[in-house]
Amino acid sequence: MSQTETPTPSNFIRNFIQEDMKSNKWGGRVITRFPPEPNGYLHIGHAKSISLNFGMAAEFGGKCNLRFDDTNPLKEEVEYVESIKEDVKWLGFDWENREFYASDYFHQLYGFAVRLIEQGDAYVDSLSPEEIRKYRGTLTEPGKESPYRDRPVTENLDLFERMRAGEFEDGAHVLRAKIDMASGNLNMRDPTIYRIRKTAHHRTGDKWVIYPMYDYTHCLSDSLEGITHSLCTLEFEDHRPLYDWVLRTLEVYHPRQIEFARLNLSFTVLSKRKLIQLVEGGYVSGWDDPRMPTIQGFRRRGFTPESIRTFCERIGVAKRDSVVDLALLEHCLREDLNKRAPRVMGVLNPLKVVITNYPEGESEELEAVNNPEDPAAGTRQVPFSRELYIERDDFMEDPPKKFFRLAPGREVRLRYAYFIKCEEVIKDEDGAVVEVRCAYDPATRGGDAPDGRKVKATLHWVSAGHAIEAEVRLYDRLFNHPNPGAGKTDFTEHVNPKSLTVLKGCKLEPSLASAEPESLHQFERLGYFCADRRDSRPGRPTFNRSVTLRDQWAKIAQKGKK
RNA sequence: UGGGGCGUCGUCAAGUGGUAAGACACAGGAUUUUGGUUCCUGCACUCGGAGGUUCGAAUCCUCCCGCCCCAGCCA
Repeated sequence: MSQTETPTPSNFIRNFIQEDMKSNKWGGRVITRFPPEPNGYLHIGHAKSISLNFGMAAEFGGKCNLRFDDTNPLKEEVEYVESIKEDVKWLGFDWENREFYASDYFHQLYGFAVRLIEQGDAYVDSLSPEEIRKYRGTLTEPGKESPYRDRPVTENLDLFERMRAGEFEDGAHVLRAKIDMASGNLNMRDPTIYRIRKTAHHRTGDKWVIYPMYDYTHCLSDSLEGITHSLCTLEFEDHRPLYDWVLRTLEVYHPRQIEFARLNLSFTVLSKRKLIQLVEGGYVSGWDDPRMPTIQGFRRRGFTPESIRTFCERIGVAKRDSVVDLALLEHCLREDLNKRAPRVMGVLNPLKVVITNYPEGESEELEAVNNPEDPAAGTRQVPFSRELYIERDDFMEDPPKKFFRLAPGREVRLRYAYFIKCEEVIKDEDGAVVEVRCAYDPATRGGDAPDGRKVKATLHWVSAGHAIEAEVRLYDRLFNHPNPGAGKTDFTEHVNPKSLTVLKGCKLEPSLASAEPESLHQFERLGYFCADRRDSRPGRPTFNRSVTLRDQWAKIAQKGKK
């Protein structure tokens, strides 16, 4: 679209694929896959992987499969597969008809296992889990071979068949690859590839009581699907020798596994375990709480798919552990919303203003621009009358030097309306300002003075008699530490107690009465707000603040405090 | 004397022997009926450190230092 797009940096994975294309390693094909386990909700870290996998495929004219890695019936549920599909779709990616499940390959996987046994490359072990752990050795000492390691092929075949038939209880036997108990790589010390689990699977039901392990399943699933580049995170680097061993030993089609660093974001956590803790510990209202770094959370907060995709492109892909600044994500949202979000006026903390020289009982309509960045968005009419609300923060009785909003004796502009000058301040018995009385200049209708005089500030406002009331939720970062849980602290101690502020009597311009759930607006001078997809109702909207506008004044005021 | 990986600006990140891209952040300035947007300007004589090879090194070699991952019948 725009010619001034930020060029996306290249990365080592793209370079690898380009080399492979040049050498025609895969016959010009690029097939990737996004392989979530359906045991939880997707978060922004998954978005990086999704964007990488679908992005690389698209860039090279290839395809990306959606494959559920569902080999552990104890943890997986259909609820999760549904939410994952919804999220990937919402992010804007299309797997067309290539929706696969590792469980669809159970039969073939079983066949391959039989082959490994026949070749003498796998054996049924009858050691207990604890014994297997002891035999495995330690990081610095080699393991010991199981006494069952040299069972004859026929016995292995018989036992494995009986495992499948359900003759044994959970844990009685496992199938292990026969590799090298002395390997420095623990994954190669005769890894378990099948275990007995008499548990119903969300897709295969009671058909199977033995389930293949990840290392064995993943490489073969990739192979079966004709994947060219199997992109995964760094912690699987140690597993690559096993990935390669299985495919090489079985002499089947052999994709290339490439590992990249997972995403870390400042001021939040992205591990499934910690996310669960936030939900179950009641720190947030659920997986889709707008403060959560889940796709569902970002969506409810008002982040757009486009902004998340742009973010994923800009952070790049590399192998080094890193923590991306949350500010970049916020920047991507502002950049996107600045172009598309219609502007409206809403007063969050109302202060009443009475225009003393404006006739009582009368009102008029003023024309307001919907989006200065997009002329096609047109204009709308906003009602104006004698009693208005302005933001409390926009008035100071005794303003500091750099404050150029409303103050006693000072003149400012009400956006799209008139210049007003503060003439009187009304206080309650405690000395709190409850009302400001101003005079308006009828000649400045629309916001310009015919005599050319200038004002230093333009304020947003809402006509008191026409305003609709709304609940507005102000969200701030969930943690008050850039690296929650740093050092010895428990990460929950870094939860920001002020991450949510609920404002009840907010006054919004009437056009917002019909705001659609999930619609995005810029409340001028405040930020971008999203009508909550769960709680917002016509005539009674509820808005979530997605992100504030950049705010020079806030910085100046902050400096003044220090 | 286990194995695997990684160290380039405050934060990400290009760079693959020819003399340090870009983005965010930050700091100035211009424009502005959003202290928004936009637009200029500044921001690594230096690439974890020390040696070496070379006319020339972030890129090659050697040694050292630091950080991350691995001992699930989880993925």
